[in-house]
Amino acid sequence: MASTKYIKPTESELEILQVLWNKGLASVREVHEELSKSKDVGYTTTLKLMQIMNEKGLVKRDDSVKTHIYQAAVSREKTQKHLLGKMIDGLFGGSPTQLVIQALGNHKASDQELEEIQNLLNNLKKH
Amino acid sequence: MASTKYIKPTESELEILQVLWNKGLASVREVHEELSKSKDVGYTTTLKLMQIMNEKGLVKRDDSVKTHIYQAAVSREKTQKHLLGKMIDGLFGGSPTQLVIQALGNHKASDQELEEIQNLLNNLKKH
DNA sequence: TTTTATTTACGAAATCAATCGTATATTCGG
DNA sequence: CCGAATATACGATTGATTTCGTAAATAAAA
Repeated sequence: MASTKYIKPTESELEILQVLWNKGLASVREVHEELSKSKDVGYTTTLKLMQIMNEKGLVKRDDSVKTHIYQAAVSREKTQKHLLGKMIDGLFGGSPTQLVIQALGNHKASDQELEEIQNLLNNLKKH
Repeated sequence: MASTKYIKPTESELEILQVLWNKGLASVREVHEELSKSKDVGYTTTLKLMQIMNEKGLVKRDDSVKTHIYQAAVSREKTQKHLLGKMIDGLFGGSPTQLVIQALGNHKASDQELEEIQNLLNNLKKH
């Protein structure tokens, strides 16, 4: 078992992963322009972060071309699962139900989405 | 509007808030003993953290008595709501439904809890 | 081919988080 | 009252995160 230890992305790293998950492939500049929309940060800062993420194994890059092309090396789902679990344990006393109730109570969802969740619940109950 | 700026608790601070939310009122020692169950940390470390939290306004304390008595100054619900919102925006593309699906899919819930969520859903659909 | 612009590499400063040692104060049992 | 135990204050260190300046490499434009 080559135990691939989970690396928890920092908050800034998460922002970069977001962009990469959405774009699939992207250069530092593309990521940086995306980040610039919501945040005031220098280009070399983004570059440095992405280099560090590369060392950590959070992203992969193709440096056979002039402008390096990056992509996420960790999946959105795995990352969601991990951080969600952490939040459930740390903030909701280990109860995913409490978290779900909070999420549904405080954040609007469409009827269609509610249907979707109900279907999921029905499947879970049948198991 | 007295704009009470939201202060994001650090991970360690969150652990302390957990204890205070459960106990209501507690001395540094009580909090520390609780933390010690799951973590190896020195007494003065806990003390220092709680002092910092006091400065930040995350906790209040009664120092009219010999052993200071602390309590949370931020509510569990508000904190949950805030951090959950952050996670929904940052990790789930703004979709609470996606988060709920992940939470229910990856973390076990009892049939009774599933019922509870279904009731909530029914209420939401009626709005 | 020069010049200009873009990109990467690297180092180091500036924060922030977490830890603990030591000193000082306070209480309490004897 | 005196000493042991307990509590608080405070400073300093360590480590991680974020930031950016500057230099070197590379490509594009003139």
